[in-house]
Amino acid sequence: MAKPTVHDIAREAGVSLSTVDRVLNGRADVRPKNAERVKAAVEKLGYVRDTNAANLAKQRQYRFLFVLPEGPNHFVETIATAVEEASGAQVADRTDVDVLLVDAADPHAIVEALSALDLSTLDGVAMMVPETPQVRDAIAHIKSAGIYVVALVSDLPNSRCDHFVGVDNFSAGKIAGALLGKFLRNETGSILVATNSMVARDSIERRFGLDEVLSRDYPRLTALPTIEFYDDPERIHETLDHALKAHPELKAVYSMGSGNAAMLDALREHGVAGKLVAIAHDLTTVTRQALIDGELDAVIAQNVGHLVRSTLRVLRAKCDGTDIYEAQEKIRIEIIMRENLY
Amino acid sequence: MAKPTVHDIAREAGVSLSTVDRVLNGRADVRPKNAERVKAAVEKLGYVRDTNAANLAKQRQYRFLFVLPEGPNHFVETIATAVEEASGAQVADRTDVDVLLVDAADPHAIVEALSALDLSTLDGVAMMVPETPQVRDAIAHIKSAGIYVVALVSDLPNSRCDHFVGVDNFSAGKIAGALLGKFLRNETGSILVATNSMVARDSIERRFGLDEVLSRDYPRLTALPTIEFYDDPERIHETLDHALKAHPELKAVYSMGSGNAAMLDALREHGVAGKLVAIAHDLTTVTRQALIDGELDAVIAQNVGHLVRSTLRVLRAKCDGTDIYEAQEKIRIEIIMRENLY
DNA sequence: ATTGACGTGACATACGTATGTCAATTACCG
DNA sequence: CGGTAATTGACATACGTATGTCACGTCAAT
Repeated sequence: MAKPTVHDIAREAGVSLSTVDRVLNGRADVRPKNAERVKAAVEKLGYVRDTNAANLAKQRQYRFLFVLPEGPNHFVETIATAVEEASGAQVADRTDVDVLLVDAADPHAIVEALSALDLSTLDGVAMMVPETPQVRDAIAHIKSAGIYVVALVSDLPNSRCDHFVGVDNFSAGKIAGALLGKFLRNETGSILVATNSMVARDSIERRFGLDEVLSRDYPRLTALPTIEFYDDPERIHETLDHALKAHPELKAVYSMGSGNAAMLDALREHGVAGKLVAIAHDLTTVTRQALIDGELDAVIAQNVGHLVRSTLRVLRAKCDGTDIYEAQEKIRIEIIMRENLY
Repeated sequence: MAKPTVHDIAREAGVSLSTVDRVLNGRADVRPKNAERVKAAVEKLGYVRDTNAANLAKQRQYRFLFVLPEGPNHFVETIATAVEEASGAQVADRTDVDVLLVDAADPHAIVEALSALDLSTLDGVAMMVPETPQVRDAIAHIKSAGIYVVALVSDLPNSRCDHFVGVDNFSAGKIAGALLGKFLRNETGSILVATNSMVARDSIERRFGLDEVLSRDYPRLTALPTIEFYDDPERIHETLDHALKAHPELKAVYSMGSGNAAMLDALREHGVAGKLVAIAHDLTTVTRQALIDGELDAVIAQNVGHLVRSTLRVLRAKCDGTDIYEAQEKIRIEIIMRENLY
């Protein structure tokens, strides 16, 4: 009992190959009765389309686009690099991958860039942008052109994307809390929490996760109110200065989002790098070096290579109408220390 | 400039399709001069064989076998389950996957099981067995039949396998040391180290990694000599009893290999579960529950789903003679805590 | 000069699917 | 019932590769 082909289906259903094809590919002009018979035969024989053969016949090329925020962001750079790498690999077989950088801070600019796209040349888009009403509408427009859209890194819960590829940031924040709790075993004190901006959903969710774990499991630790420093290294510097004076019991620093470099600079200037427990997000050249130098105790990360390959697989599955292999596509929250740097 | 096909190669080289085929598939009866011209054309046009089309034409079925140790081992069970899962997924396209359980403690039994295999029905084997001279010979025999062999989980460095799929256990041990060092910040004391048996390379390598990190970075922590308890829960029980009495400064327990359940039982019986810092290897039903219950602080793991899929991709790449995408196939050492359980 | 071995090319068929053409059949309407 | 439109089937071609057959040429050895 070899794998059934369309021929077997045709025979089983008592119709011609053409009719099977019409049903399978959703073409018009098939009587409901015959459509049913074909579907029944598919069911009965357990037919699954051989995607490779189909793609060969169709000379299929998948065309995907990554929309990433532009600007000096180490994390985004690692993603762009990973896209580059992946496009030469097996996962990118028969697919063209492009990257579009947009000014993520300006919803208008995003929409403009998106509407400049030639939708007829696209099959799928992966978006890493903050969700605004304008962006939501732009996504709806793209989707109405039959293009699949996945949210990358930050979910876009109100945009009816086809999938979200990224980690659960609430859990990521919980992990930060757990690490701090265990690194500061039996200790009492407070934790400085910083991020570039709480506008990004990521930071908000991480903060929630942090607070939940600390208050439930480690009440002896107090997380100070989140500092936002809006791309201004000076601000983080002042804040740290202030925090060190006002909170002599300060034991740790948690950098929740972008701006790790500024945070580390400030720690160094105050001579507390390596003394305070320090945890940051995202593995970049900066955090990697800080781990090696012992200035960071741990980095909470997501494997960007996996992120990108997963995105490609998910988009392709959407295009093919096949199932997504959840176990494979789940992006894990990784804890990186000096000893498991990769 | 679309992707070149064999036809383009034939035209470029000024030979017939047949000759191109003979060269590409290593068949005989081609004059060296023409072989060279074909190779030059391949080079010049950047031809890469369309594996999917080739597999379609060949009606290729890859036949792979996982050789795993039998017996009540939670970790092996998770692997077997992962194999089961993966064989229905995209990675297992066109491939038949089987699992063979062998008595890993008995080199003779392994060899016997391996020699009972019908090698003509196999394309690749993934082996998770301890390396002995007998096993090494058996592997050589399998390889001489043109079958690809990869080492799984434990490397087989003297067996000239085609690849090793698994983590670097030396690094895994280092991670354990780093976690212990950070969990026991500013504390002095000793650490109980246990494993089922140091015969397995894994445990030896992990112990080395542990010692290196502790002696270099955390000299205030002392790892006690490794306890081996050879499938005897009683032994670990006694040892713990003895250790608690002889070492009042005992701060932590590190379970290096299989036998986590026995270790946890002993901790519970002595009322120190959740009190001593505890780290174990491998995410199984047992360690998962212990994490949830707070009896284990962290588990050092490798993602078995990834392990199995990676094995399948590697074996396939070997069969196809294509490159291995190292970045994807590198198995990462994961640190699992209650908050990032998956 | 004949034989044979080797090297080569032309051609055909196949894999499983997609897609087109065109004639034949069927269903439905008035 | 005829007429028309909707359905259907037979057939062909294609995708890129593998593989087989067979005839033809070349060259060295006999």
